[in-house]
Amino acid sequence: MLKRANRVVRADDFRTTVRKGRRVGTPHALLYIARTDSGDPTRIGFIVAKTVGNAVTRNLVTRRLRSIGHDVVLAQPTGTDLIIRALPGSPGVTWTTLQSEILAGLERSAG
RNA sequence: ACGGGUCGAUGAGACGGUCGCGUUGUUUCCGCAAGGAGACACCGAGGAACGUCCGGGCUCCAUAGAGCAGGGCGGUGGGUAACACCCACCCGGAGCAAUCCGCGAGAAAGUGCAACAGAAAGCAGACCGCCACAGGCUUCGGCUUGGGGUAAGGGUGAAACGGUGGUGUAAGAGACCACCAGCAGCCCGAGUGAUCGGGCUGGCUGGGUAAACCUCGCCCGGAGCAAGGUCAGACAGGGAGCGUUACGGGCUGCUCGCCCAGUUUCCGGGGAGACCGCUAGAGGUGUGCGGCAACGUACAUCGUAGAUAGAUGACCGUCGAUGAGGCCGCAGUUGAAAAACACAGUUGUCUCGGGACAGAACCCGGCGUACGGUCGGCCCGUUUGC
Repeated sequence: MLKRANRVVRADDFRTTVRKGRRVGTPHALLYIARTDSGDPTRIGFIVAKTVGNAVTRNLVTRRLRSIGHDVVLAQPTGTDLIIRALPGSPGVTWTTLQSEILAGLERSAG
């Protein structure tokens, strides 16, 4: 899970990251990555639209993404804003698939 | 035992591990402070949290009273803060019954509407019929034409202007009579009442639809927690006072006066933020009492989510509510037997799958809808035994 300091909570920050950040596609999620000051903590936000499913399904997807986000913060504690947008197929895949896909996507953007 | 009806209870499946989140409290550290970080403890989604369809609390605005418009409700009595909800009863319909169903006011105030069939569907009407009279024809059985009478019989329909039987008649008809159904008025009895039971009289009968307009009775002000309030700071402006004997500038050389600067004070201000509202409330549980019940009441007792890009979890392992299938037996059935196994049950064992509907956002009371299963109470019918 993520602490409040590691989350994107302002609508302005969401807009900036989605508009100006680098976009990386994975099979079940879309990543928006923006570099920030190296002193600032890494922050992560989530976009799970109604096309993904009903409230229960969306909550499950959000929790899984938060859990993945926790790994990301541990690996890269500062200097990044990341927005993850879940795609409609995301509730159907297993936890390990989702995790490896997103981490691979980050790997590609870093390299 | 089988079948049926009804009322409930329960429902993130259990345990362990790794990694985590939110509220509150205690405490440690950092910081001038605001605040931040850590540790520990407690607590942390539902019966529908859902849909947002009704009703209320609460908040702000409006408001003398009454009415119009608009909307809602509609058997009776009760419950409630209130309701479109709940309880009991009444009426009508379905069912052998338990029980269920009715969006239950008014159709002789008016307007409108009604497919198909049928002669005719709303001040009724007359297709096939039936009937006497007048004319014509006649094989003397009847046939036919005319203007009339009639609605018993036929056929259509959800529905054809009371039903059955008789008197009557040319044929018929509430034309008349008896009984029955229904209507209106009056009376008696039961009930708080809807209504029910009974009697007398009358005219003999004047269909449906109000979830069509409409009529009657009763109820309803509007917007919503993004309500509403507090705080600090940034960014326009406006009003009022002071502006002096001494301290700024201008009209003006001086005084008064006026204007500006200054200062005090009040009002104001898009949007973003923090905090309050924010969870103790028509509260839950138990017992007694009142009531057929819904419910009320007294006492005792309990402390029970509060997020805000939105906490209450993610993953792994073991188990298994329960389902499907395989194998070996058992009783059972068939058969003289050996033997066989379509259906149903069951012990053991193995394999596979592995939990429905669904996530609080100010709070309650309802309604409606979704749902894998499990458990229970009561009642009715049929059959068998005592």
